[in-house]
Amino acid sequence: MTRTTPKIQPYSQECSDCPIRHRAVCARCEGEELDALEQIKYYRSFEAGQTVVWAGDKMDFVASVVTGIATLSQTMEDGRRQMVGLLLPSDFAGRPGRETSAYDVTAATDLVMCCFRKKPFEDIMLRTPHIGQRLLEMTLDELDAAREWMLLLGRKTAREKIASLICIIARRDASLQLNAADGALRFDLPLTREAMSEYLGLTLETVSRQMSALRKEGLIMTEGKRQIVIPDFDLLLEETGDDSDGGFLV
Amino acid sequence: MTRTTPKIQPYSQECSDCPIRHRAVCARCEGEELDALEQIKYYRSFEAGQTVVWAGDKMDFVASVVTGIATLSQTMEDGRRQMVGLLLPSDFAGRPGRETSAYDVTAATDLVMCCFRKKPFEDIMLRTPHIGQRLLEMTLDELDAAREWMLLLGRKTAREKIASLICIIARRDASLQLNAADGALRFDLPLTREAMSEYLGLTLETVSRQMSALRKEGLIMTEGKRQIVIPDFDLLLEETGDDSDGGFLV
DNA sequence: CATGTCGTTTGATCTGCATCAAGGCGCGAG
DNA sequence: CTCGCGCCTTGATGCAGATCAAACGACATG
Repeated sequence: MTRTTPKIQPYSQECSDCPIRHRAVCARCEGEELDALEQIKYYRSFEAGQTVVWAGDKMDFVASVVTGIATLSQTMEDGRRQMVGLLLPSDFAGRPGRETSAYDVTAATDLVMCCFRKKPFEDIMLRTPHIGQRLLEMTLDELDAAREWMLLLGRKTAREKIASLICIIARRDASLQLNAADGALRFDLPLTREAMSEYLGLTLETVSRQMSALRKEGLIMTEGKRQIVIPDFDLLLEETGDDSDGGFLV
Repeated sequence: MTRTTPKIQPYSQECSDCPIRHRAVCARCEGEELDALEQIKYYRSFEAGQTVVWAGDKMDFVASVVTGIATLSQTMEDGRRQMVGLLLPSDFAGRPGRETSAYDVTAATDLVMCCFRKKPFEDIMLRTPHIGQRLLEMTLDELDAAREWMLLLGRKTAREKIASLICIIARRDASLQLNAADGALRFDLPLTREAMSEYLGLTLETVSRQMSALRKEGLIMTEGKRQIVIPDFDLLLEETGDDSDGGFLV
């Protein structure tokens, strides 16, 4: 199956056989239901840095990330910002039953979203209980991720935060990507130092310093702009402060 | 309607007319559905400090807080702890479809929970879509609260954190409680300094110092053990760093 | 009444990260 | 080629909150 840059193609053609679809809100939809979703969906593309919606603005759709990365952030009056959500392909954005967005939604990289008009989506949800069930599952997963994130923000050191972030992205991303032969893990971390600092509750200088430290110690290597290589994943894991086993859900 | 200490009484008798019921997972249940829930429910009481379940332990029920306060916490190997959930009356605990608890669940005060055996609860959920819908709503609310909490953990100063916590409890709690004539807000903050520090990602010494500071400045007053009086709520709100309007959901 | 325990307060000192500041590197445009 | 811009790195310094330490008040127990 050849993949083309998504424009206005059926969701099913786009993702039906790929891992993304199996994690998305429509994971268990088939036949008629999928057709109904087709009717109300449309794609939107954004360039890295563009804002999808501002906190407080009207948001008349819900959406699912097809390619790229989106972030949810909150801003305080004086400009302090905290990222509160990181959406990778298959992740869901928007809240049924709410008019406006509670967060700034921003494209961290070039981004394609598959949007569903909200009102009809809600109607389909009511008719099709398993969409609601799937959404509940996804929301519970997100809540677990948020709680893991709270531990990171409240109790981890800068070094542990950086190591954790790299591991989190590696786990989510690398599963869809290539896995080098020598056991090293190669993937790209498509976040600026500033985005990382907003994720971690640090300043960008601290992020830069800690990245340099991990690099000097050989725990990570960087190639070119944002390619990261982890020679030994378990070694990096030990720097996260997490339990060696279990740990992250999602 | 006289209230008695809950022992083994029907959920409906216990809460049908009180604000708790209207926020709980069974908010929209009636007749048969409520009867079905009656069949599978039982109360459990805990003393302040007791553990309801440990992270990783089997948890074969879901539950809703009737009276008292429960907390969800995560612990790192070296003992650092972060609270990730604070459950007040009507709040829901437990995840359908998961065998074990992901968090330590602890009684912060004397606590009564209304438990539903998990398997039958899941069955009822499948038969009764609006329970799932209600649970989705509640989970989305919790996710919003978690994200507000992340902003607090990542970006607020110790002083702002304390002020925020007091306002959060006051809003949730005071709505069920008395409201003094002179515009002052009186309620009890039934958390130890240690519990507060676990909530806020601080040490208990810092919590104590900041509480003293707010007291000296007259922003709060304390009466006896844990009674708190807020002479001017708006004044305290300004110390939270939040937008003056909107702000907390839930 | 002395003794112990638990939660809390307060003081003295230390330190990890923020803040302020200056360059460096890659890249596209003129 | 040079200039400017976006992003990143590194250095010097300061401070908020952690850590270590002591003692207090309330309350229970022998």
